[in-house]
Amino acid sequence: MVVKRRLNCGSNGFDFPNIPKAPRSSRRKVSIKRDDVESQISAIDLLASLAGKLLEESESSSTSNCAFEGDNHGHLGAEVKQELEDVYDKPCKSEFPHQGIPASKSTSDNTSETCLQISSLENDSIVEQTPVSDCKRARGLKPLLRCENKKGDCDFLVGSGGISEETSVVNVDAGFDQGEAINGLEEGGLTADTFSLKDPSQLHVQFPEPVHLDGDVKLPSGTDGVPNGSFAVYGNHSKLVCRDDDENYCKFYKFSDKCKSFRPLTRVGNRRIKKSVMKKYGRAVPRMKCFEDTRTDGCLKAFHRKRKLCYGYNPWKQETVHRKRRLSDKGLVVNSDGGLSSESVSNSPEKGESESGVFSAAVGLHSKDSRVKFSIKSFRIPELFIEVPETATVGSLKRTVMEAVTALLGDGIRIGVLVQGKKVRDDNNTLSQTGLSCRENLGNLGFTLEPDSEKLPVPLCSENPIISMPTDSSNLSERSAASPTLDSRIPFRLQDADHVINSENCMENNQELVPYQSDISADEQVSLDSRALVPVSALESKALAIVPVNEKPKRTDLSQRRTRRPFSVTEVEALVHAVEELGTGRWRDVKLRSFENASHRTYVDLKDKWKTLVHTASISPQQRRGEPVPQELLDRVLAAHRYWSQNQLKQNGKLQAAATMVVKTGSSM
DNA sequence: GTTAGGG
DNA sequence: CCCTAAC
Repeated sequence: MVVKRRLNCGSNGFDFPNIPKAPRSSRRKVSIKRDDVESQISAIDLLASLAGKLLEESESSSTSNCAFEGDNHGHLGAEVKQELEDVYDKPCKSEFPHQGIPASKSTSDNTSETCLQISSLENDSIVEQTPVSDCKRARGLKPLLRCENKKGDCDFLVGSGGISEETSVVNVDAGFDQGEAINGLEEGGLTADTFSLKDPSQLHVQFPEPVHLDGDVKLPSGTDGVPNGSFAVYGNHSKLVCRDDDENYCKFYKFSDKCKSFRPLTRVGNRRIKKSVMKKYGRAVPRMKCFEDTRTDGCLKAFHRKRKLCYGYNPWKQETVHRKRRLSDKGLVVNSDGGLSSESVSNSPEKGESESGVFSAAVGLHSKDSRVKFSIKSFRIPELFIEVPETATVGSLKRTVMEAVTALLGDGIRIGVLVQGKKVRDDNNTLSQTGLSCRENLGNLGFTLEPDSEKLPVPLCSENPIISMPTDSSNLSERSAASPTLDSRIPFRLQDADHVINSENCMENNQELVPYQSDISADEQVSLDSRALVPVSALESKALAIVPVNEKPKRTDLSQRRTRRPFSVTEVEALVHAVEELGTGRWRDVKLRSFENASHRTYVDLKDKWKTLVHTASISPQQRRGEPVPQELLDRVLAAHRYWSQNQLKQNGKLQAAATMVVKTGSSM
């Protein structure tokens, strides 16, 4: 399944991370680990079973506005319909926090297409953590799945990772087999009697999975996520506390939070994985239009506007500028606009628990022996989007969701650390150096979940499924305009992506947390969207031909910057050596001589790096950032710089002299 | 296409 | 790392 390809690295005295010649933007890696798959499949099973029902339902209902308001199964009646309408009429209502995206009554949607949308992925956990960098390996994130029936615009939410008031209200009506749903719940570690089955518009199922971010990642085995789970509902929010065998405990929270509840879906990193096969009949659904329609609340629009502002942004410089920050009394909430994000707040986890608020990651403070302990309440990853044809089998749906989730989470998540709202770039700094001592206010600490852009799936030309990770549906029109003929089945196969992307495995420092990956992701996702998203117009057509994916969109709003790839010491060494010999004005030669196999290093990159090296060498060591460059190398940089500068001056002087000579001789003649 | 330099 | 002017 996972085809790995390693390119021979380096041939000029040191190893280069060898990158395939594929477009940089598409170099991403997907790694699906078998174990992960196994451990998550049970959760997916439930989803799939639900989806299967959903599919059946949507197929059997052809006329009703809402597939679930009909009486096909004798479940739903006017009452349910009214409830749905209430939801429509009152978006952002507190009783539908989080995933409570009210489905709008999109009149254009009159097809039988069914799609599943993983609206967010959450990981609720308590983290006792030591070095910040150890937080990188977050795993066990759980999908919160949103099933959307195209015909009726009914949303079914299959949530996990957090028991909430809405998740405690489980709808298994509307054609769902209640028993099956309950079975699924039990698989997820919950029993039926912990739920009241009311709300027809949403279905949440929990798959509690203890997650430990302390560097020793645990995944629950199989479906036994919560051996001794207990479930309690408190008025405004619910809590699930469970203990595992190791007496580690985890708590699952979710909080009622009106408009804020949209953030998981609409926030950056709003990644959707879309699977689509040409529908059997009926005109295609204006996919994205549908989504846009379903979110007419101001929150979303504001978000979209905000997102747009970031497109032209240069993360390489002042990454934090365009970031949305919100200070609360509990601390700083940072929404990384670049990607999957989480928020952090509160220096008192216990306090945070009792209050509703927008925070997923809370930071605790323990001052014993200068250790710092963090409690990460949850990470939330915005939606994935999956679209399947009615003819798809449940099994294929399972696989698709599994692939999508695994691809996203398998190795595709990085943790960013924010202090005072600023990304901490240097992984080598200690916490206290970073301002995170036990005496400091840890409320200023935050984490972000960021897609590992280098491992993100690459849209490729293939058959199915289609998986896309759009981040901003407001960009739709632009995308459509940019590539109106883009086929709706611009496809993506995880397997393909695997083998293309995994070639980055020989990247040195691959483990390094690339700062502000989210920045990149913001841009990259945009571009990804441009290729993977389905323009409305394209969907309308019945064209089946696969067209090249890499239609160069306008560089304007679809541009993406390359992933930042800090030069390793080895590379610096090679660069210095080459410049010493060739001088500072022959970057192409430098490239050819020492970086020919490093396809990701252009001669402009080398020139830029030299520029920064010279700068670095001329500042005090305290001011330097990033991976420290040996002073010896910096000395050589300065020496070479000086030498070649003088050389250039001499050259100029000679030229000047020669010129004047010419002038003189010319005038004297 | 390269180089240099500002952003 | 991007962009662009200049060559």
